[in-house]
Amino acid sequence: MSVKHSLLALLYEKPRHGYELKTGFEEMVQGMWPLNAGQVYTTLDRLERDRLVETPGHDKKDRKLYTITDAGKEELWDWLEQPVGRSLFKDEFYFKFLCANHVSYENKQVMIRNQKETIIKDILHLTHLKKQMTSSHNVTMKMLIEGALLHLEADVKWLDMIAEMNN
Amino acid sequence: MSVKHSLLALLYEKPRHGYELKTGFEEMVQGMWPLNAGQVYTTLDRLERDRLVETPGHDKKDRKLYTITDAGKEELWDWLEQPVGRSLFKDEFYFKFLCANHVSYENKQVMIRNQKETIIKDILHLTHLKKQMTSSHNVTMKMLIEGALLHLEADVKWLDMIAEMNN
DNA sequence: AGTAAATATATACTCAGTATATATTTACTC
DNA sequence: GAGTAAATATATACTGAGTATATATTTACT
Repeated sequence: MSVKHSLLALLYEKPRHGYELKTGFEEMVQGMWPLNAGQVYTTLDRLERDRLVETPGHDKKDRKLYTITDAGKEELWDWLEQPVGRSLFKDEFYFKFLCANHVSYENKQVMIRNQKETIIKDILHLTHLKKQMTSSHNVTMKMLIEGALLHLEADVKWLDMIAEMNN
Repeated sequence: MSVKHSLLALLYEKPRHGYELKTGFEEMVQGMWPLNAGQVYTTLDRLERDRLVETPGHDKKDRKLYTITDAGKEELWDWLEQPVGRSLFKDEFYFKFLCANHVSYENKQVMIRNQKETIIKDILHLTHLKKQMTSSHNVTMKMLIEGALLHLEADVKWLDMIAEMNN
């Protein structure tokens, strides 16, 4: 997605070293998105080249500390305030469905059925997660789950619609 | 998204040359996703290297013709049948929202408002498009628009929800 | 005849992300 | 205390997707 900007967000809180950014990232996404350690360092290299972060020195344990620059803060604000576009083709299933038309109509029902199955699984999984969460848990994460469930329900509704039209 | 697989889908219909793939792609997405011409040729190079397409020869106008191989067809089927995962973080706004927590709570209301504005614009645009479409138009595209509208409505519902919670 | 737009292809380059190598420290167990 | 598995920590070569740009030809228009 934008690992680059999430690293800026983490550095906005406080200076950190590479590995701390990896663990901070994974904590933020509650372990649901394991981050390749290499990506942290390659991304930091590019951020440093573009003067969005700096490395003023090392900590007591000799780990290289990164800090966000003013330009980095500005980049972060801009990204946060920029609304996310919702092109029709950002949704990979829609795109697959379009492509399927150019191949044959045979497998469309299979596609739709497979997709619906995974959506149902996702709904069950998120519903379970939601129930497990107590008031002490991350409030934002709860909101995201709520939003994802709304999307998944819209998916089911639509898949039922098009399954009928393809009969 | 997956330009690679869409090229395979277009070649499944019939052999085509590079530029014809570009125009075929843009026709498929009704001009809503302009494809960089260079990407067609770099993608074709990789497809040829991986033996998913072949170049048996040229047409009368000396344009290099590409055809899909059996391995290419299999790759295409696999892709089409593989359901699309819906990770929480595939949605960039959710991800931004998470990052915003690590920065400050000040700008969240602005984020939500900006996002809602663009969603509303998208809804108006797609509703307009839908009305314009006659029975002669691409049926699949109409379905996609219907699905996108369901998603956008879920977005609005959720944004209203979280805007209230952040008060 | 002149020229703007469309057709057609190629390639060097950037950026995001992966795989892999490696060294050190901590925690555990026999 | 020796041995070792897991966690901590960083670096780098590489791949794949996509962009920018160069260039040549043909078609359409004035």
